[in-house]
Amino acid sequence: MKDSECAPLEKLLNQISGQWTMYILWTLDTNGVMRFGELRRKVDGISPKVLTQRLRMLEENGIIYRYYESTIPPQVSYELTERGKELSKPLYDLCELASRWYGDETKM
Amino acid sequence: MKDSECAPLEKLLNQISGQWTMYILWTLDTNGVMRFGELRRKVDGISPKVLTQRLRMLEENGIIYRYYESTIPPQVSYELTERGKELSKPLYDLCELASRWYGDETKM
DNA sequence: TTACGCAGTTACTAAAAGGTAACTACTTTA
DNA sequence: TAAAGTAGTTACCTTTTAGTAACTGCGTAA
Repeated sequence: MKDSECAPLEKLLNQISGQWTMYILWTLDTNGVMRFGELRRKVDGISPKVLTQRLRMLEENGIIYRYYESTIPPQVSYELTERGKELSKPLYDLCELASRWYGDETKM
Repeated sequence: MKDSECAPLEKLLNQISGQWTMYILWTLDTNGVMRFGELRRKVDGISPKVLTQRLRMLEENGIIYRYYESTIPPQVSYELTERGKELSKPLYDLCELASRWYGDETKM
């Protein structure tokens, strides 16, 4: 009877549909490898706590890599995994469409 | 200095990234016009309260239409607007990719 | 006559999520 | 010697959110 359900989609959406999450992914997608502080500045308004939570969750789900270098001060970088990069196209489409709907005067 | 921010994308994501929201949109996209009860059964596990909240919000944002017919019992139908239908492609892409990642044994 | 279905709404409660601020360790600056 | 900066982490508290259950009014089915 269930003719149009999609459990995988539900699972994926649970992983990426939290507040900030897709915007973080889009930021990583357009900027490539980024350090924590850099991301924090780009994703304007996010608190370090929430940013850490999102990054940890995305790492656990295999969507981003985390590179830790124990220099002083420590450098931690984040990057989309191959899977993460597959989100690039739908994110780009959403961004394009959002720019058409709401204008892109603040973009780029 | 802000070289890769996208306010329109942030705005759009705020509208569609709540729990259930994109799954509701995907369900409407694949089923066409749907009544409240039908949607409720497809979006398994959602409570009527939350479904109402999401539908109202999506209507306010111009993403879905709400048709009310005061028959007895009343018939209320929902459908994607032209804007809503623009979300179809990214949603389809996400669904396809989710099926590849997590398997589609429970789908269709 | 009683129950059920539609399409919600409302009140109440429980859980999760978010922000703020303080804290880590270490180096550089004053 | 002490303060400040980097890159986060943690504790605490408040706010938001979600779920449950009961209720609406009207008609049909049992």
